[in-house]
Amino acid sequence: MKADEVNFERKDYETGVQIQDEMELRIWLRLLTCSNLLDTEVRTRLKQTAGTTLPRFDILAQLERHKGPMSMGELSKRLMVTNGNVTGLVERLASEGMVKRAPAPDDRRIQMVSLTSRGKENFANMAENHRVWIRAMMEQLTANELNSLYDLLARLKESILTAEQKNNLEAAE
Amino acid sequence: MKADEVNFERKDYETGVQIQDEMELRIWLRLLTCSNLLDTEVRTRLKQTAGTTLPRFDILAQLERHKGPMSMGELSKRLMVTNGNVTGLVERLASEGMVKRAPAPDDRRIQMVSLTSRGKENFANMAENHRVWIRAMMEQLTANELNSLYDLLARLKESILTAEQKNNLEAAE
DNA sequence: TTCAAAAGTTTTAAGCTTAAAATATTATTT
DNA sequence: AAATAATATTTTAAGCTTAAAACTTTTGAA
Repeated sequence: MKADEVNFERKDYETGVQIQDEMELRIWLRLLTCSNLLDTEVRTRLKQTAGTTLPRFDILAQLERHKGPMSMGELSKRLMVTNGNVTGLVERLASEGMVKRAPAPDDRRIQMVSLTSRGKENFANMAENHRVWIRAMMEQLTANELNSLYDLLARLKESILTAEQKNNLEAAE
Repeated sequence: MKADEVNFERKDYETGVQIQDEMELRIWLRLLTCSNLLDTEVRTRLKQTAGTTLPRFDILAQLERHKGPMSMGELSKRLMVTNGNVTGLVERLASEGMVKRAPAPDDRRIQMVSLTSRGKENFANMAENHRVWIRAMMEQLTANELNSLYDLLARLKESILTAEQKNNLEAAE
C-alpha cells in the first residue's frame, strides 16, 4: 500500500460498536480511539517536522528533564521499557549525534548517556512544537470540560489499579 | 531482564509531570496512562489465559462480527492497519488452525479468510473473558461517572478531528 | 486481441517492543 | 584470595507495525 492510498481516514476503534455493547466496552473503545488519534498525530508530526520517532523523542525528553548524564538503567526505569529496548534507541540516537555514551568512571558496567549540544537544540524545537500540537487538539474543550475530564481519568486510573491489585492478591493465594 | 525482575510496577506516564506543565499536556499523559493500563492488562491476560495476542484477537473479532468469509483487504480496512500487517497475522492464525484462507472463486487475486470451528470456539471464550476484564477495571466508577466520561471523550474526539481537519486544509494550500 | 492500467495481496527493509539468555563488571562470602 | 552472587548492560529470537516495492490477476482501452 502506498502512502497516498491509505485505505482509511482515521484510527477509530468505535466503528464496529453495536447497540447491545455495554457502557464499559464503549468507553474502552472511545478511550482507545482518542489515545490513538493523539498518538498518531504526534508521531506523524514528529516524523514530518523532525524526522524522528516518539520513542526517541521520549529519550531526549528524559535526558533534558534530568539535567546531566543518566545511566541506561535509569532511562529504562523512567521510560518504563526494557533495558534492551533502551540499548537500541540510544544506539540510534548516538549514530544521529543526538546523545553520547561513556562508561561511568567508577563502575565500568554502567553506561552514562547525555545530550550533545545538537541533541539539546533539536529537542528544544521539538518540545515547543509538541506543546502546540497537544493544545491545538484540545482547543474545542472548555476549561470546565478539561478539568472534569482530568478528574474522571483520575477516577478511572484508580479503578484500574484497584482491580489489578485485587487480581494480584487472588493470584498470590 | 527476567520476567520477575521487571523494574517498574505499572505503566504510568504521569510520574514525570511537573507543576508548571499545562492542563492539556497533563490530560494527554493521564489519558496515555489509562489507555496503557487497560491495554497492557488485556494483552497480559490474553497471553496468560489464551496464549494469544491482541492483534490476533482483533482479527478473530472482526471475522466473528462479520459472519462469513472476509477478504484480506476488508480485514485491513476494518482493523485500520496495512495489508502487509494482515498478511502476517492471518498467516499465524492459520498456522494455529484458527482461520482458513481460500482464493475467491470468481477473482483469484482475493483471499477469503474465515473462522474454523476451533477459531469460533476459541474466540467465544476469549470474548466473554474480555468483557469481564473491562467491566472489572471500571467497577469503581458510578453510572454517572461512566456517562460523563463517555461524553467528554466524545468532545475530545471531536476536538482532535477538528484540529486535524484544519491542519489538513492548511497543508493543502 | 493485446497491452497497459488498476486492484488485491505478499514481500522486504526498517524500527519498536518484549522476554530470556549471555556477557561483563562489581560486591560478597567463605 | 577464590568462588559465588548480584548488578548493569547487551544480544537474540520472536512478534507487531509501517511504507514501499514486487507480484499476480483482472479490467479496460486501443
